[in-house]
Amino acid sequence: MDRKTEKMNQSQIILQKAFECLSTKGYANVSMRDIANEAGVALSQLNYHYKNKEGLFTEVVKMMIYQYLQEVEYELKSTANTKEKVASLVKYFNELIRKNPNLLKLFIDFTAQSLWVPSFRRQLRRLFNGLSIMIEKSLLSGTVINKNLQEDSSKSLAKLVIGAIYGTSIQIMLDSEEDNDLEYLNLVEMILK
Amino acid sequence: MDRKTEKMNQSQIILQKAFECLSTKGYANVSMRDIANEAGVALSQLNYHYKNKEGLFTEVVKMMIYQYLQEVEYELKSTANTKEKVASLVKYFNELIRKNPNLLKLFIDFTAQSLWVPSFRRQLRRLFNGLSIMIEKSLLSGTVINKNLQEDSSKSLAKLVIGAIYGTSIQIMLDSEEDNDLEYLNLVEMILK
DNA sequence: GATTAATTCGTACGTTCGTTTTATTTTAAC
DNA sequence: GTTAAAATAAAACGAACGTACGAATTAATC
Repeated sequence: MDRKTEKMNQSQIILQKAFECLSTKGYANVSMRDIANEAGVALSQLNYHYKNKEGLFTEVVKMMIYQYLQEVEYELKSTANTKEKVASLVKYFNELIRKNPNLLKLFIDFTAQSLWVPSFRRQLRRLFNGLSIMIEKSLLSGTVINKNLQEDSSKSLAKLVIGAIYGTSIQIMLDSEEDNDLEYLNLVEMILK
Repeated sequence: MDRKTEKMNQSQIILQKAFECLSTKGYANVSMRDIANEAGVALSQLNYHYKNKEGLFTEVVKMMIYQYLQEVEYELKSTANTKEKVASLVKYFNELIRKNPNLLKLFIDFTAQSLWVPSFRRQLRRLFNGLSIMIEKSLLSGTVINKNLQEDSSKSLAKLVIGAIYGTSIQIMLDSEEDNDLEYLNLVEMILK
C-alpha cells in the first residue's frame, strides 16, 4: 500500500478528530489530550500545527461553517420557487437532527461560546449572516406571497426564518428521546403564509 | 446595625454570586474559586452548601427558570387578546436584550450545556415546555386568526413562537455592537398572521 | 552520502481545577 | 456555663489542564 496516501496530513487528522470530539462531547468537555489521543498523535503536535487551543478550535469552527454554507446552498439551489426553497431548508434541518445531530450540537455549542469569545463571535456572526443572505436571495427569487411580510425588509424576514429553524431545532433535540420523532419543525414553513 | 439581618444566609449569597458569575463570564469560564472570591467566602463553603459544582449550577438554573417563567407569565397575564399577548412577549425579550442581556446569555449558555449534561437537559426542557405551555394557553384564549395555523396543533405553534423568539434574539445579540439597536425581533409577531 | 530543515514524539513544567480534610469559630440547647 | 452541633475558614490534596522544551526521527537539499 502506498505510503504517501496511507498517512494523510497529520494536521488534517488532528482537525478532523477535533471536530469529532467537539461534536460528540461538547466544547466545555473536550481537552487537548482528548483530541491527541483520539488522533493517535503526540499532545505537542496540536500546538505545533495550530499554535494553541483557540487556534485549533477556530479551524474547527471554520470547517463547520463551510459545511453548513455549502450544504444549505446546495439545498436551496436544487429547488425552484420560494415556497419549495424554504421547505427544502426545513427538510435539511430535519434530516440533520436525525442523521447528523452532532453537527447541529456543534452549531448550538459554538453559538453559546460566541457570546464570550470574540473570535468565535465574529465567526458565528458570519455563519448566521451567510445563512440569512442565502435565504434572503431565495425569498427575492420567487414571488413573496404574504402581503404583511412584503412590506418589511426581506433581510429581517430571512433572519426570522433561520432563527425559527434554529430555535425550533433546539427544542426538538431537547425533547427527542432517541426513538420518537417530533415534527413541529415543519411549521416553520408556515411563516411564509 | 442588626447583626442578624446584616449577614444574610451565606448559601444565598453564594447562589446569587454564582448566578452573576455565570451570566457575566459564561459557563465554561467560571470556576468555583471565581464564585467564592466574588462572594467573599471560603472556597470550601460552596461544597458545604451545594455538595459539588453541578449541585450549585443546578440551583442557578432553577433560579433562572423561575425568573423566566414568572416574568413571562406576568407579561402574558397583563394583556388581553392573543395578538397583544404575543406582542408583549416579543416586547419582553426585546427589553431583555437591552436591559438584562446577561439573563438571556445564561439561557443560551445553559441550553448548549443541556445537550451534554443530562440534569441540565431535564431542566432546560422544563423551561422550554413551561414557556410553550404559557404561549399555547395564550393562543387558545383568543381567537386564532390564521386558518392555516388553526389546523395544526397549537402546541407545535407555541413551540414555533418561542423558538423563533429564541433564535432571533440570539442573532440580535450576535449582531449588536453595544450602540445600535436591531429590531427584527418584532417580526415574530407576524407568525400569527 | 552528508547536512540542513521540517516533522514527530516524550516529557516535564507551572497552573488551575474541584474536592476533601482538619481546625476554628459561632450558634443553640440544656 | 458547659457542651454538642452547625457554620465557617484555611490549607492541602490529587488530578487535569494548556503549553513549552529538547531529543529523536523523517524529509529535503545539495
